[in-house]
Amino acid sequence: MGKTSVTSALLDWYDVHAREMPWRVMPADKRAGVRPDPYAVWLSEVMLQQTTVAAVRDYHRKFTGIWPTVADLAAAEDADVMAAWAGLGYYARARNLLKCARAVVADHGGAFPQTYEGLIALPGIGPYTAAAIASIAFDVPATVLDGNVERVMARLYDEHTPLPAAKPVLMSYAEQHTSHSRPGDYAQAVMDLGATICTPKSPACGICPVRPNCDAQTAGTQLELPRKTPKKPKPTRYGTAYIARRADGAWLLETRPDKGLLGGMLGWPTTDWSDTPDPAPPMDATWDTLNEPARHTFTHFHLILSVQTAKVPQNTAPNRGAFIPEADFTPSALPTVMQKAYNLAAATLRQV
DNA sequence: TAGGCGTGGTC
DNA sequence: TGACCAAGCCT
Repeated sequence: MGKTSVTSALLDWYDVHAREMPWRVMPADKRAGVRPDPYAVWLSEVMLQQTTVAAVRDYHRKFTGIWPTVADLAAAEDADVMAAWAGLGYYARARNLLKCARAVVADHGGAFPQTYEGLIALPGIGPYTAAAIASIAFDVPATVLDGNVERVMARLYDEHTPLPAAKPVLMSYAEQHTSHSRPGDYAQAVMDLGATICTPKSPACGICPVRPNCDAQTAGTQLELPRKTPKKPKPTRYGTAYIARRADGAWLLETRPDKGLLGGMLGWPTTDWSDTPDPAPPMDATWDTLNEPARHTFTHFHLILSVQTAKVPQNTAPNRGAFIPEADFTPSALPTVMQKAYNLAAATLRQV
């Protein structure tokens, strides 16, 4: 099976079926000379790490609206960027996004490096993202290997070695198909194929442009591929969130440490989230425990979060966090688990 | 290097 | 409805 046939079949398919995305330059426009905005491409690729296109669209629109250039973003306040990212998850991406923007301005004159090596040296840009930006923004023939491409290659070659051990061989397959004439379109084509045709559960082999090249389709093994090493079960952890409201309506919030879970994000003071929580309220007050805890699942554990509320007098001095005036508090600036706790507590704290 | 790190959609 | 999954990176 010639590699040229897979590459050209994917490019021909992409010419017709490319999905519209705010940061994407469609193939016809590229032929007319339109170039992608490297800033918009970088922003999209960071947001798309482990995140669906549907979830990213609105955030990408919001970010490019508030911060139209990398220089604008580099000059932003940390807290404003974290608040804008709230709800998208994997908050280390937002911290690295700012570090990266500031490095591009400080070290590269405000222009993104145009090579894989230059890009991967930047914060938050790893092997996949460097290849994606190099190919999509600059038409460098770098090979993207994400979850989509892994699945497509595992099926094209009927590769049964489980991930992540199979990564190197899947990369070698992917490299053989990388286009040198249209690198950016090819990278997006193979990922679009994985997202829309060569899907994990119910691949649409009947309309797949590379079906004639697919060894798994011939063997009937496509639903088993790619194989993955089994994941560990998630433990359940417990904790308590303290939601206090002052007489003037202000809310007691704290910015979490940069490292660790929800790092750098605004939230309610909480206990640590362990098997045996050690309650330590952020101040003396009459705390009421809500009947229903907030439930939330993170990547590696389930959390059952007891919620305690208190109304406190104006002169109360907290030993953690700070009171945020009612006018400055927007629940959307909180990570989702904190929004859940807020929604449970809102009814009892609505009246000051 | 294997584990930490979010969230919402899907079945 | 709970488990799995989605355009990974960092340490």
